Amino acid sequence: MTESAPRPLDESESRAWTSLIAVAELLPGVLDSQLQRDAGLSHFEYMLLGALRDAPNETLRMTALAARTNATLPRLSHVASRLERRGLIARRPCPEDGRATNASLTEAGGAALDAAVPGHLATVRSQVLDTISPEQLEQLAGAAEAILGRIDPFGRFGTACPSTSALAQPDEQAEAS
Amino acid sequence: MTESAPRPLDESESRAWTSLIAVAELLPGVLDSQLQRDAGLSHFEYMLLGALRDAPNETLRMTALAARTNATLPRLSHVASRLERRGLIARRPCPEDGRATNASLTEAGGAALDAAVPGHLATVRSQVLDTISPEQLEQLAGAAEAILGRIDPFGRFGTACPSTSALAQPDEQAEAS
DNA sequence: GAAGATTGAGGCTTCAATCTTA
DNA sequence: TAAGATTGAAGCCTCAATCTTC
Repeated sequence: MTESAPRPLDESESRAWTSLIAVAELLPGVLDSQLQRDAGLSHFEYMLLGALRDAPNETLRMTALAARTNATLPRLSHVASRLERRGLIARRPCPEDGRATNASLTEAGGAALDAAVPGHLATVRSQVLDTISPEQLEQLAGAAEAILGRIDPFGRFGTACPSTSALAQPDEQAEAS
Repeated sequence: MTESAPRPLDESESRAWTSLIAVAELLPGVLDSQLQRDAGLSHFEYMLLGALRDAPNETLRMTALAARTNATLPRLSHVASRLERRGLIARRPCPEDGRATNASLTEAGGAALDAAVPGHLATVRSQVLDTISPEQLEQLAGAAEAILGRIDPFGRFGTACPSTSALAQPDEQAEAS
């Protein structure tokens, strides 16, 4: 009846699994708290705005945006409604396909993203990247990519990952003051 | 006004961050889906039951249970209400401290956990552990523990992590068939 | 007054159903 | 009929307020 019982985790596996699942459970909360407090954005909203910024003409079809932010279409649609109500994005029917909708970053949306980037970047550094050595950074990337190959076989998530791209060019507004 | 802008991520950092955040976003959904489908439990409920199983007398104060499952007290209280309604746990006032509440695993709760473990273990193996080499496993543990040291300074989460402990001794019901 | 815990309201995500266009 | 997207209901989490006991 029960499928042949998989063998239990050995000590090494147990350590790795425990710490990985802890990070996975804790990290989203850390990011959400900081962004919400300092910029009034959830981490998902932040990634969404970042994905639009990275897109040609700062515009993306809803389906493409959902793939890049790893969201279901209903989830994206709801969040997009809120962001549109706040004036941070705009939605227009796609000229080429009557079924599709294009979402684009507004000026206010771009400004909100610019304002959020430095604080988020500081958090990512202090809470994650700066806690491990350069070697560990490489090792972490390797392991995470391997796991992703399994749980995200189509590699949708990594595609021009918005938060990363946004983080990679936050200098623009830094010299304004 | 803006704090001095942190420097952007270099390529190595960007890779690590992108993949890590992707895993953190995707993994909980993978675990929840499998457990919900095969055992009617969320991953959080699974961890909660596992924490009780590992506790002396399969009983824990709500505060202690919250710490071990990394939950806020309100969250735990809501989930506990549902689990109690389903007969999987029981709550009784603590004899030693009138303010406290003890939660304990019921027989049905233990059975539900037993039934859930093999499938969960198989998922953990196939989706995560088996996708990386033994070396990467060690490296992943090291990096994740370092990050945890920062985002979970009190180490609450790791304390007798339920899912791990449960996974470490699932043989009991395996030989019954 | 502080600690342990519960409750209720509000917000977000999920799921199924729906609508429109290709 | 399928693809793209939206909507509404239901469930879960968060936050603030509350209640009881120390």
